[in-house]
Amino acid sequence: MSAEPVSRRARPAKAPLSRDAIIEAGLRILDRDGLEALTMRRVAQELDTGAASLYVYVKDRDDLMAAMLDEALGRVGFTAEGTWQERLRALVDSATEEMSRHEGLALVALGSIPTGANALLVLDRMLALLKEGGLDDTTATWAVDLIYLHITAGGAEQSAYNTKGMEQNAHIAEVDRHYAALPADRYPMITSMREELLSGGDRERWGLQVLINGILNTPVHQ
Amino acid sequence: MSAEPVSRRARPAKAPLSRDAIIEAGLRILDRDGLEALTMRRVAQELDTGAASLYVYVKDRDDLMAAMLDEALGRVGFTAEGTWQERLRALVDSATEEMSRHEGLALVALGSIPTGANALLVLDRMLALLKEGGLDDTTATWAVDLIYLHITAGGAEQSAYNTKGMEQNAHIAEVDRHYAALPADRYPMITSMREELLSGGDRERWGLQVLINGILNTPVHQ
DNA sequence: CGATCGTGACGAACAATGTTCGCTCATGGC
DNA sequence: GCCATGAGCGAACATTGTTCGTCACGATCG
Repeated sequence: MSAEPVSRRARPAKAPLSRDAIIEAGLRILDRDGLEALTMRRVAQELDTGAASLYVYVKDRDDLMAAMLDEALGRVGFTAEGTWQERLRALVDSATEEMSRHEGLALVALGSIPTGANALLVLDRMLALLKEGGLDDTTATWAVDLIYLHITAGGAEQSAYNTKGMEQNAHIAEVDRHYAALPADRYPMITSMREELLSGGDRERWGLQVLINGILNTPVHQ
Repeated sequence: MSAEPVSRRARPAKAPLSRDAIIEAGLRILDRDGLEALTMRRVAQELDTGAASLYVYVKDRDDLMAAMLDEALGRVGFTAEGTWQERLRALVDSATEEMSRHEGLALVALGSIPTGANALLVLDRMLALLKEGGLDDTTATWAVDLIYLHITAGGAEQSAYNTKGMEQNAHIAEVDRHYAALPADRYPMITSMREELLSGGDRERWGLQVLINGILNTPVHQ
């Protein structure tokens, strides 16, 4: 439809297709129009080509999303200042931020052992920081597992909030009404603590500190 | 195709459609054939009806999956024995188990504030246990947030491992080869700790203990 | 006992998706 | 100047979620 067959020759020398170009285009669409707009046809359109052409450089949609995730993780920043705990917090915050910035990418990371070059770089850096903190090898690896899981989960949660239909205030108000209508005999704690439940506060920062303190205080008895 | 128009009257009095029947059928399919088999047509087929009929009782596929999740959470068991920490561990283990038993359901929970009747029951029980442990209201609510996030993430991870194509041993061996081939100068920690990284051990149990110890040792400075 | 009527059920259709199959044609080496 | 190579691409296919108009069943009313 609306073909208007412009000869490829006539086009202003467009950048040739490449895996990187596809990944970049995918991220652009994901950021601009959200996860449900990330279709193969839409990515191809962004590159002024057809969907079939993408499959030369990308195995399938999952492969593309995994590559996009690793590309995003390549933008995680490393700091050289502060104690190891401060640097770890900065690293985790940056990774969480990067994952939540692009809707849906965090879900790709959940439940697949990381193998991407940039994901592994993040893991390596985290391991180094934990070793600097004096942890033994076993504890350090288990801790990295746990923290990485926390990053992906936090990213997924954040990402969902960022893009959930209506602006989040309206949604929270709705949940609040729902909680308020609960029978107090069946949900005694929730009804009595409702106000605290939906209140603000820097839970993200507290949660990471919980992990760090817990890791330092929980021996691995294998 | 293969219509064989059996009059509905001739059929042995089939159970009438209902929201619960649809949810049960969905869980049966999810358990038997996995997430990608959970299509509206397939659920309808399980109930010997057409896909369109489901929409009387279910808003859309997301609504169905949310209902399935809550139904699954209804099977979480509560123990009355042991210290509050032991009971909390049992509760979390049961919830994680229930989420990971049904592929993909944990992802539904990620990034949506829980509102299902059974999900709230789990939260209420967790709050009670944490209060029993002596936590103040703010810490308890933040802790429940964190633990619930941990449950969903752990469930999603477990669920992915349970159903990831090939049997997981082959997959782990493949990842191991991948790690072994990494350049040691770029990934010094990973290459030197490769053995620990993919080794076993009860990381799940340790992770939860980390959360508990961390929660008990991390003050909320609001 | 028979006509009526509402409502749950359903077949068919629609728009959109991921993916594959061959054909086309520009390009680079002889 | 020609030809083979391979990237690019249109069209097609199988499926998906969802909606629409129709239909038959069973209860209700006369």
